[in-house]
Amino acid sequence: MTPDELSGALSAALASAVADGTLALPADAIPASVHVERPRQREHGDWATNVALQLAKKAGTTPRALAEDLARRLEATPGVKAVDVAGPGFLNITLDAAAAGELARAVVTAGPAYGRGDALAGQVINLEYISANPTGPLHIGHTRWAALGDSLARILRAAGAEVAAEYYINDAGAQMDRFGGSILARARGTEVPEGGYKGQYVAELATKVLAERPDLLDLPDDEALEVAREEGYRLQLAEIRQVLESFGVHFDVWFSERTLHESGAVGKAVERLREQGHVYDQDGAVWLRTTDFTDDKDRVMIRANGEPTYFAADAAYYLSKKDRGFPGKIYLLGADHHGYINRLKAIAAAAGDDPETNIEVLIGQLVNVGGAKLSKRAGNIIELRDLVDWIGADAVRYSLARFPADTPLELQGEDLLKQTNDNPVFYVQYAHSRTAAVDRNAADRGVARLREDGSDAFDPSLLSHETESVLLGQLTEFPRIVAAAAQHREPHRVARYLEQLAGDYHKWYAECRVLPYPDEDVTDTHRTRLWLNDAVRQVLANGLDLLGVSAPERM
RNA sequence: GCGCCUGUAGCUCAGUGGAUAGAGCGUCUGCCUCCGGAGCAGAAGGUCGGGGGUUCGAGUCCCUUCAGGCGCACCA
Repeated sequence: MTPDELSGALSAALASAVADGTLALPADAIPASVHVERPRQREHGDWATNVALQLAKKAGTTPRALAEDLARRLEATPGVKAVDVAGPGFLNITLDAAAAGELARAVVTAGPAYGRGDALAGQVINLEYISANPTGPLHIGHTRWAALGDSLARILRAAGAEVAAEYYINDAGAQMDRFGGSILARARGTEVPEGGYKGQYVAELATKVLAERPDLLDLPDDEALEVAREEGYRLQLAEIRQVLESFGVHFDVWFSERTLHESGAVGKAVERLREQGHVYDQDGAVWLRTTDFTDDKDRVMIRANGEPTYFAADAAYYLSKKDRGFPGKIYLLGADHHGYINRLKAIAAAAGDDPETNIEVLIGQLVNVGGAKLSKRAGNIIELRDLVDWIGADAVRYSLARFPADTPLELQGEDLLKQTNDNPVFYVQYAHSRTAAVDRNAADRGVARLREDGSDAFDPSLLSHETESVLLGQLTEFPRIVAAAAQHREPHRVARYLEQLAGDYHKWYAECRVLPYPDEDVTDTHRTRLWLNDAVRQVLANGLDLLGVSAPERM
């Protein structure tokens, strides 16, 4: 019995109470679906609901009286073993072991699809994250968004949304010329100009550019600058893509800011917003009246010198997303960018969209990693690729994905290297590899999900141990966890769930043997427990996949 | 000054308005003749920053206050 089915049974119980006059409640006061949850305390049964507490007042009765009436009606439901009224009027529901145990087979049958749902079906979402300048390597500041953004994309898709993960390449503007100038200076063996990029990686880029363009030093200044800039850009962007690839992060679209300028999209964006009546000219510049919406001051789009601002490109980019058919636009930004929220929302509003539904900005606090070596090649920062080389992609991704984005983080690098409970990723991965070890041993011992003659050995009533009841309840939760993680845009819910599930699995493993002792025969209990083992294995694998973390068979 | 985020166990952090506030680490005590001890069982550890309020019920929602982080460009 799933929570949805139980919820339906509760609604039916409410409806029948109203129908026979026991419950004086208008039809529209009956919730379409009654919320059921896993109680904290195991003694409180498999499921609990507070519906009687919520409805008693409206019905002019006491919570306990209503709860007791509902309990009597619910007890008749097949699969329900017991219903108790507790405390002020909670309903505590216990399921038959057989009804609960059926889930083990259902999970194995569903396979990788278990946990996927349609909570976000029909939603088309553009998810933008990282979007770092291509003027240097990715560093720790980008790493949190890489881990979180990629996991979020996977989770949103699992919940039924159509998602395009997008990287906005800030390849226009003055910083690109400073980048090119820095490379050129290094190539010529001179000092990097004031305000340029000074990291060792610039010298490395210069060497590579020179290898490809030995004529660089013979070119006139403006031509040399362009070659240095363009070749450096190409090499640096390739490195960023390669590092993200090694981190398991995939983008569907790499969007170049330049194309907005070159195609005239920026100018058109200004004109479109002008037609909407939100653009005005003052002091020789062109302004967007963002104060009409939620911003605290108006923003310049075209400077007095005729150059468009970064903000104008942002507006054009927003319109591009809109025109490309994305009603939903999610931006993952660092806390140091939270000042942009209002102006981004103002762009949406000025474009005639609803800033509440068409745009969503997730702000994340910064991360610090204690004990990490600063990068010599990139200067006084921690590079993503060094972090991955040092700690490993799985551990880095997992430890970033298991915290909400708005939690300021101080990770200890040494802890992430430990293959112990200091490091939850190993706890979860260990549980998965343990399920795989059980499978291997089961094969050796002649234990299979079917009997030797191929007949069905699955008997869910045999999954009656306390730890099995807990484990099954936890497996039941997975689809709801995925849906909640998608709706709240919180991948950490999946990680926390996996840690709980891994713990429940280890407890079960310590109490219930899947394999017979050497002197025992194989029974249906062993075969049925193998179903449960494999169901846990599947859910651990599905959940780790949502986080972009591997599910090893051996460790 | 204005705005956003965060204050929960010694440490790092969970906690869709529900029951006795949780996990890991650290400290202490047990468990390997049999499926992986990278595990399990147990103990100790809390004015949920402070103060008001909303209600059957507040760590959670509202107000206020204190502390920390970040941001307030014709930069990108």
